[in-house]
Amino acid sequence: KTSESDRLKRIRHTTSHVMAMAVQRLFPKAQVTIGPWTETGFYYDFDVPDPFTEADLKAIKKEMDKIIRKGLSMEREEVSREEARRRITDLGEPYKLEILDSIQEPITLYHLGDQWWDLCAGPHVDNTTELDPKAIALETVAGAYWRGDETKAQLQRIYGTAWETPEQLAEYKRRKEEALKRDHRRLGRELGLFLFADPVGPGLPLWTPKGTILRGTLEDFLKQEQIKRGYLPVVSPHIARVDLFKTSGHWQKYQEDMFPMMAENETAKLEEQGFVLKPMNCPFHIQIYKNELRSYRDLPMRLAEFGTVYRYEQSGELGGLTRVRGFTVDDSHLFVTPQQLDEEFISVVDLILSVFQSLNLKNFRARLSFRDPAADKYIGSPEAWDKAEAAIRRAVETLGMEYFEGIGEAAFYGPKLDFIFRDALEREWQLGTVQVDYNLPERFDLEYVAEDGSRQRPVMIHRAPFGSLERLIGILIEEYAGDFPLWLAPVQVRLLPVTEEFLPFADATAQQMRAIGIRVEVDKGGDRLGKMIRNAEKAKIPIMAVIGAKEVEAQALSIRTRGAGDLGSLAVGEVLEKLAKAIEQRSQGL
RNA sequence: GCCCGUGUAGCUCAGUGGUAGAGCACACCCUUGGUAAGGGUGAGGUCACGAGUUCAAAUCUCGUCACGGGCUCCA
Repeated sequence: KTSESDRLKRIRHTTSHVMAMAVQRLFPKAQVTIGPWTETGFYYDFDVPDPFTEADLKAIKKEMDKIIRKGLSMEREEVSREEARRRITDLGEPYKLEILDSIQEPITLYHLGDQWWDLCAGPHVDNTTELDPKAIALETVAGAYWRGDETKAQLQRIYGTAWETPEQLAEYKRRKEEALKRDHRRLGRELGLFLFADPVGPGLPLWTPKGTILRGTLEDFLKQEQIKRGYLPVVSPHIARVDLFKTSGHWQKYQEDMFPMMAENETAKLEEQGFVLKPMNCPFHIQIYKNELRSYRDLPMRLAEFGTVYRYEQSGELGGLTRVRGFTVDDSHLFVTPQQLDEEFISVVDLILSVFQSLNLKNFRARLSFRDPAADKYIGSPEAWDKAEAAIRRAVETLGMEYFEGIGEAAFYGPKLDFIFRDALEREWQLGTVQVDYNLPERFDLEYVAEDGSRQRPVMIHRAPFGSLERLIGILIEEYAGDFPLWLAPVQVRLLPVTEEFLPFADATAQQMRAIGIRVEVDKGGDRLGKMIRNAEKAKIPIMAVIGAKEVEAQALSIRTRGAGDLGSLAVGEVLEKLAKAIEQRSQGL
């Protein structure tokens, strides 16, 4: 840690106290709770009778500026637990009392001059003169639950940003605007990849031809990798009897994430003959496994499907492609013997990491998503869970991976190894996942015949390198800022005839390219060359080929790439060869 | 689901109680132009939807829906 980042933390932490003091001056009924620093600033949660509005924020900032200009000192005081309790009780701050009960000695208070204090571990700057009001901004107000618990009181959270200098604040705002330009929702519209339509419904994306080509290219890429690794393709329907999901446990543990049940017909009894949209693919693949008596010689059996699932996400949770209600999982279920588990798990992780590498995705973290022993949201015995969690831990240790643990992040049927990525706005999203499951084999009574003729229970590995195509594409768009590598670009080449006279040559060239699988368009707009180039640049098309009299004469193309600019004239045959090679090798460009 | 915001032409936005605007995109015409915007003309909107206040509502109030930022939850 540099001292500079330490200084920023102090500034942000002190600013949050100044804000809390300002809020309590303007809103005497406000009760304070917690107010930590963040990566770009700070927030503070208050319990207030009426939610804050944006107008309140302006008034609060004004009050903060006044406090800062007073030059109040920031004094640390260490007190006994009893003394802290007495003072907090005098103030009438029940949340602070709860915090006091949850912290260890030493108990410290920080005083802003002699006018305000808070229970706080620090550290802080020494005096508010070290804060620059022009380097501080209040950003937004949000509801937040006390202790992050939906069943507890909803507090009002104010987010702010604080820096050493106004220039740093300006730079932060500039970076934020830049990030907005990478936003996949904006680029998805600008590049014409996907859309949402009111009559279709929230969280249900529609894929345009360009977006569908992108999806298909990603699917084909992974299918090829899976064929190499012995995966077997399957297809399952989008709905099934609710009974299937009762056996799996979804109906008991996952029902609130499922769309309501539908009846088969008007006279059908819902509970007996109801159908549901699938929220996951596992029970279907399990039925395929169960279709025959399996031998140990059949295992590992790796059933794979790009399976579209539907989950009833709460309305406020939806957003762009990163959180939708209908999405396609690059799903596979591996049925393995207990002896094969470790090796198969490691080989799945290897596949996932190689997929990320091919997509040039580097900024991710691995999370061991284990159960929360106190929660009642899981199926299966503690022994089965312990075995599954141990298997995951063994695998990451064997691979020497860096990871962190997420307690309570497990699926309801088993623990996971998840791969977490960040979007343009630094929000974290889970993409790839591998899960070890002893529970569904038990619930569905899965078997295989072992070498000695006995019936044994297989272990299941659930896995999805992409996680979902929707979320992956959202992250990819932001990662690349819409500028896809050649092999992924929905349109790889656009031919630009200088005048309409050269359209026939352009069309003929386009046909040659299509014949070898290159995705090509001809600009028939009749614009001037400068305008056509501008349009192609805005559409983020990797390769442009100018066609005029010189090119037709020489049977050549003048190539311009987004990365390298004008490459000069190349024979058509040579261009075809280079393009095919660059696409095959998944290189960035020509 | 909860808190705060935002919904005006396909897109980006201006307008503010009194006859709906611009740029880009689109269509047509002129221009035949060589590496990031040639010129002209035109079409396009029950101002998200529904109530209410008012002589009069895109504008004010309430509700609904959608979107955005958070919280909770999650691939």
